[in-house]
Amino acid sequence: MEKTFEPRDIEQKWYAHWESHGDFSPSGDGEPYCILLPPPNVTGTLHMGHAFQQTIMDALIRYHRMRLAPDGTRYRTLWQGGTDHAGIATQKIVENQLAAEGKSRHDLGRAKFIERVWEWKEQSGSTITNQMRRLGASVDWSRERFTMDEGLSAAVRRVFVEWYRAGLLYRGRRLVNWDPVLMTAVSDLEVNNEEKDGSLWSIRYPAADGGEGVVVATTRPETMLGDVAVAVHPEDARYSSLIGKMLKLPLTGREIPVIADDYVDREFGTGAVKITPAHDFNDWQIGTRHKLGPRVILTLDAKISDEAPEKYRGMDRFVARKSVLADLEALGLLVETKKHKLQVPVSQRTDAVIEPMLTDQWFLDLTSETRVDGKPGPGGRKAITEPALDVVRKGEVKFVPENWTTTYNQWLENIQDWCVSRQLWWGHRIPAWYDEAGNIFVGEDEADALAHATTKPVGALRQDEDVLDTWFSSALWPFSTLGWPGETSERAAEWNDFNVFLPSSVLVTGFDIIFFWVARMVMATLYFTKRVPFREVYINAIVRDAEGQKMSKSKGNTIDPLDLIDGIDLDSLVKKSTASLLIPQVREKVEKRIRKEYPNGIAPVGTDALRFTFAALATYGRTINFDLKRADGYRNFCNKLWNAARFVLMNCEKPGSGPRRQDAGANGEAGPEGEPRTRRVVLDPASAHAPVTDAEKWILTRLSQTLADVETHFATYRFDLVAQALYEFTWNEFCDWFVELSKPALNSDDDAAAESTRHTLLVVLEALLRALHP
RNA sequence: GGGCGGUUAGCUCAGCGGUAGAGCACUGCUUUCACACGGCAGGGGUCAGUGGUUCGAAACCACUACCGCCCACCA
Repeated sequence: MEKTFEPRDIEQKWYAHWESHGDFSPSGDGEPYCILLPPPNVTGTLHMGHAFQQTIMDALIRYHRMRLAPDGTRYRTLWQGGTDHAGIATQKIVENQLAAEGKSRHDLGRAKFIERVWEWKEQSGSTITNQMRRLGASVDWSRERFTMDEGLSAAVRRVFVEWYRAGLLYRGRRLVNWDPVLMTAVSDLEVNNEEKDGSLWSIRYPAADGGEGVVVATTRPETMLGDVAVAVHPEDARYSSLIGKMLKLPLTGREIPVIADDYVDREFGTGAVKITPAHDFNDWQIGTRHKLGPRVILTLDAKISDEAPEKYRGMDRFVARKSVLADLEALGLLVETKKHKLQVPVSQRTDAVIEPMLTDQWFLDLTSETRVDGKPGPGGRKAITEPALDVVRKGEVKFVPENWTTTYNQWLENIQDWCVSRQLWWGHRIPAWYDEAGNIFVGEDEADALAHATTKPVGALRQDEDVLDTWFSSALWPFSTLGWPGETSERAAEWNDFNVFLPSSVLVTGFDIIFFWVARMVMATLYFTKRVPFREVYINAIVRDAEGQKMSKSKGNTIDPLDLIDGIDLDSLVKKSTASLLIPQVREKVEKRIRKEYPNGIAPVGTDALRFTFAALATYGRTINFDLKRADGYRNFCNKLWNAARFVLMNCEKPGSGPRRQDAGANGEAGPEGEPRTRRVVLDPASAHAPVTDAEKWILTRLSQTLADVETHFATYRFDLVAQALYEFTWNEFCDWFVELSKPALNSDDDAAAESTRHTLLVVLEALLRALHP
């Protein structure tokens, strides 16, 4: 054995060996233990968050794979993996590639464009799975799935159709969050509210009869072109005489009424609010209450539409704002301009300001008591939302740490209907068809849709152009990956997985997707399988950099976990970190920081040390600040363990010196033919042999205590305590004391003591290796 | 406006009722037969503040001060 631990070759050799020998497929015959991998985006690369999360999952999986259940059987252990098609993100990457060629997706057409995305997916999809292999993730790759593969797409269609037929999916013309750059609807969750410095403008709307009228306050003056009323509080003495009177809407020549609605806050602004139902969520509701139809004055790309006065048509919304303000000023109607902080809705994907837009979309009903189509039957609240709350209330799904239950509950209790349609091309196309009269036909295919039709189609059918939200297929992941729907013969083998592995044991994921994913999986899985998707949800912390800053490419503070494993020199690191930074000043700053922070680049620590570091950092906290120095410490620990093994083998590898152990290094063999090397022996140090010396008795007692602690800490997901217990035992007790105490014993004339000590050294080492590197 | 966290050694964090712990950093000594990615010895904290409960509080309760995150329609 080498004097120092050189992980690289050893790790790669053994991973390949395990994978090729099917060691990652379920082989036990006892209770099932299953974890679903949160599917990474196909186009992505592994970041520290993935590496951290996957380390936890892999630790749990390997622990159960080798561990005996209380009844003496071995767990049937499955880590179900795969990747996500990531609709918007992937489409954007390919569109950017096209843009570099001076083309848009429309130049290619839908079919050609999708073909092109598939090509890109094939090319980039394996990147992340290979990175996972390098991290040692023991995913059962023979069961790898993709959210757009045939089986999962069939599941998506089935779910859509069943929900539709149950009256839970409906199509409607509603105000939705619209991304004018991507030209698609996005869900509430995909919108961030950012506080920005803006202005509050006060504008006079003169009375139609020539009176003073009222002054309204607004942060979006351009939308006045679509105003249909001005609202005041019903008990506001200042305006009570005006209620019901008409005002002259400046710049348009239209007349609009003053209405009373107690939504209005008398204290804010002037106490009078302009009402623009087509472009504001609140105004939409007020409009509905007062039966005032919307006036759409923006086009889908956020320019002023033909509904507005000719002068402004075709102007971008922000240009129009300036123009409107200038015109009001000229008319003497702009009363006041005040600085004002406001929440601006911004698209997570494009940073574009979101525009509430009136469009036809598909929604999943999550709020109604009864069916939205008026037929008898439960609505979404009863059929979908409440069961999801119920299983958590009853403890059938448990959050760890449990305070996340509150977050989950509060969101579900205040949930809105889910807009599931997206105006994109990459994704699951909506299985709905329209005839020339606008009738809707839904089915798994066109024939099925017609077979279930209640009206005769008028003219030709045309399939819906839109695709489903990426999270729609993600919501089905717990059962779609395991073979659901299982009636089809080609999925028979997977159907067996469904019966065995659903519900899975634990979901390991970040709190940032409790709403996007966790809650939706619970809802969908309960609805379609009557089972919970998983019994526990371990919410892992979010990985930040050493200063607690969020890691992001635009800050240049991301670390590639593989660079920690294999090391990277300074110049390459600088190049990599600044590659996507376009602003020269930012580039310079990032480069300077990196050269200061990593003057010698990053030294390789190996996969085991990185993973041990993650385990040691995995407390119940919600963020972890990743400090490279921590990894160095655990790299040293790996070396310590390596040398302990070296000491034991040097002293014990003599004929007749107790159980033989294979060299686990790069040159080692896998074990004798027919005798799998996997560690299936139950270790009971106390009964392994009769210890002779007091030192042996002591270390064996300490070993069994440590292993018991490890078991407890695994059961409560305290990976930091698992790591700490093993670290302290290995270093402070085994190495510092027992190995030292064994030296005189090994060299003494007392053969029985020497022999027994050798045995104990092997027993402890074997137990440690199994615990630390299952 | 609601909800959830955090404040412990220079740094990153455990501890959550019994007289302060880990890793890294620091100081001194040490290169002999597992390991200098090592060994031995050591320095360093009024556990954010105030009040309370208790024989005893970093830990439990209340309030305060900072810091952070999530949700929410104040134009």
